[in-house]
Amino acid sequence: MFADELNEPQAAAVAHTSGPLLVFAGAGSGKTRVITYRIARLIAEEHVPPWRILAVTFTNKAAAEMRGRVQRLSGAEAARSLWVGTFHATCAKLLRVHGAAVGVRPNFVIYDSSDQKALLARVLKDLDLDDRRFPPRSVLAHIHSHKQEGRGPDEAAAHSYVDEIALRVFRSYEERLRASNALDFEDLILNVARALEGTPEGELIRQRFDFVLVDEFQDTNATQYRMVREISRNHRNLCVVGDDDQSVYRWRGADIRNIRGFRRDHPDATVVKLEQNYRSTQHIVAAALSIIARSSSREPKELWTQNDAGDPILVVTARDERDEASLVVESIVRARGRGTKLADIAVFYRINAQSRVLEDALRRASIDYEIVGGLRFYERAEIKDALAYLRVIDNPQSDVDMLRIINVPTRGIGATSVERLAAWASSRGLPLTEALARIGEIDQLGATAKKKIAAFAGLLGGLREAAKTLTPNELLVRVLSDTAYVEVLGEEDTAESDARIENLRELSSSLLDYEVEAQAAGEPPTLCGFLERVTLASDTDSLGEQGKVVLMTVHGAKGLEFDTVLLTGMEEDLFPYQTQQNKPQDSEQLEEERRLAYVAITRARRTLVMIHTQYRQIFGKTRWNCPSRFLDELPNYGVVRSTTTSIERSFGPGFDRDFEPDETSGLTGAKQVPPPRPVEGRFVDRDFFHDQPDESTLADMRRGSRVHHDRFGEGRVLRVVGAAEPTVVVEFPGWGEKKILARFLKLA
DNA sequence: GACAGAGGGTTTTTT
DNA sequence: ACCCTCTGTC
Repeated sequence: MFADELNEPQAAAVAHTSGPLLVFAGAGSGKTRVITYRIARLIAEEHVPPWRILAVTFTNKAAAEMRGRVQRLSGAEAARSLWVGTFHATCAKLLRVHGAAVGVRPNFVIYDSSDQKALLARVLKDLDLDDRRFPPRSVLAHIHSHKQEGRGPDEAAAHSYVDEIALRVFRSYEERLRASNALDFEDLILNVARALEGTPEGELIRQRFDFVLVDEFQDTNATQYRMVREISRNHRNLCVVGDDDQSVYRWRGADIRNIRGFRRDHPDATVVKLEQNYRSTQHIVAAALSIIARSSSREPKELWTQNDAGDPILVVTARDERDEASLVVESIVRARGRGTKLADIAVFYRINAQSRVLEDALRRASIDYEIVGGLRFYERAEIKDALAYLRVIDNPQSDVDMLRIINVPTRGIGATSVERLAAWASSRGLPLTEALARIGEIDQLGATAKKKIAAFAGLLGGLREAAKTLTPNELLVRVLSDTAYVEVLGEEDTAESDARIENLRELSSSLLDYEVEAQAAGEPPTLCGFLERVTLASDTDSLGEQGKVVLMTVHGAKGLEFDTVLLTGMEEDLFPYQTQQNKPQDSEQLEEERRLAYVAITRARRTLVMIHTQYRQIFGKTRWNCPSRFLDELPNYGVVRSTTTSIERSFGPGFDRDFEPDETSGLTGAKQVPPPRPVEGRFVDRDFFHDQPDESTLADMRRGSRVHHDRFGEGRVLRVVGAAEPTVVVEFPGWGEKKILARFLKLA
């Protein structure tokens, strides 16, 4: 089956039937094709019922794509009954049915990151901890890393006083989750893993599936791996697909050692390597390889391609971030001139803070663009408020939601009253809803406060009563009118309040969509069902459909491909990223940055432009930059280096003939400044530095350069530091380390 | 209870 | 540069 559409290793992975299978899928090697064909073959040839196949992904988008492809191969019925979903959605579904075994009640709510943070803030306040000494952000990160490794507060060890406190916070956080009948994202997976390992119910979960597939296996964390290993324990029909070279989520718990773990747990596993790249030109594949080859401890494999050599990769030096943005604009105009669709062009950057200047330039040039990432729909305040009402109606015990809405819109229940109410409940171990019901018993509250709180309780009671007969969307409408939420917004009458009302309308229409879909699937639409979908949903589905250039971080680009990729900010300390402090770069971190660069390069099908600036404003300060080490590591062949002022030279004559040069563009400079002189190897155009001393610049000095200083004599550059002016740290024999402005140094 | 101003921190992101 | 949080004032 499919023999003529697959190469040899692809066919082997598709044909493999029972037992463990490990597929290394290089960038652009047809990974999704292998997974979906494999599913289709299991259904068609092995007669496996589709609902006995579980395919797990990391994003909803990947899940949707997989289901869509299966539909084309195996038909709508098979696609519908197949278990395809993210780890979280799959586990949530299983827990609604099997959760009792591990003490999870079926109507639990899922707390997203802002709910988690709000919950943690309560805990910190309760324990009276200074949030400067215990920043919620990092405490939460700490808790998550325990849970990602599968540890609860009792399994986590404390090595210091601070650890001790952190554990107390952890324990209290867990207690409050439980008391709120809420699960955080990690809980979804952890609880399924626990059910599978230690309960009779686990056997029932296992018996649901005959085949299990995991996509992006290099991104799994310890708990996720535990879960898939346990769920396939009986038959071991576990197929994992991934690429260790594309592991870029270590910082959020992904553990590349799971690949080794898989081999240890399944020594008899079949291993398949997909190494033929169908996506990119030879030059692009070669560039990617020369970056990743320097990575240590990777699975040996060699990406190759039969595609054309293609055009050379361009590496361009821009003066600053605005010059860079102009170059991006010029490149887009040029690509479009060659017939590339806007949606097939992407601009990548390492951090979101880089996007603003690029956006400005695109807007000025009237190029339609779409930015991926940023504030999501379901994270907007008004949406969260509305959802909090729905969740409190569905699950009265959810204190985070209760606290969010108790005075929204303002109804005269001030912070002090809320505090007293919460203290009363917390001292008795009761949820807030209980405190509302027994408001008369709370002596700490004044008569006015009691009256207002009682009125709020009455409001909720009325809504809860209404919920019994209304559909989810009707309930939302009722909530918004009974609380006068929209009314209050309407009175504001600003552009912002209008937008908020518009967002609420959109929420309503997405509820309607849900109702229609649920009915089509033969299930009654429930509030709980909708809330789960919302919490586990992302809204990046419409990507690239709108004929616009896409701007995104390199992380956001993973899994995507474009004809033309413009990779900006290729500078030391930005890419590879290094935090502000002059901490020496940790090598694990550098490895991850390297893989990230590999991911970025392999997104491009035909055209790749990599840009670095000589200086840029970042976080409010001007920083002088060295070109990224990744630029140094590119092959000589197939790479053309140039500057924005000499761009005509590298693109060939007539490059800028067909568009209007921008005033701020470096390209204008090409006509005014004398022809630049190309420099062998590392490219520095001194003409950029009219207003800089014509001494050595940062670009000449890098780690290891030998330099001379009038007073200290000869020394060796240890590192380059971001500062208002080119600055380096030099070790002078006899003097030690000195931080010196580069203009006081000469290259020795 | 609303708002202004100070202060601190600053990667990457899904669910 | 910007955003979020905290604090103090009216």
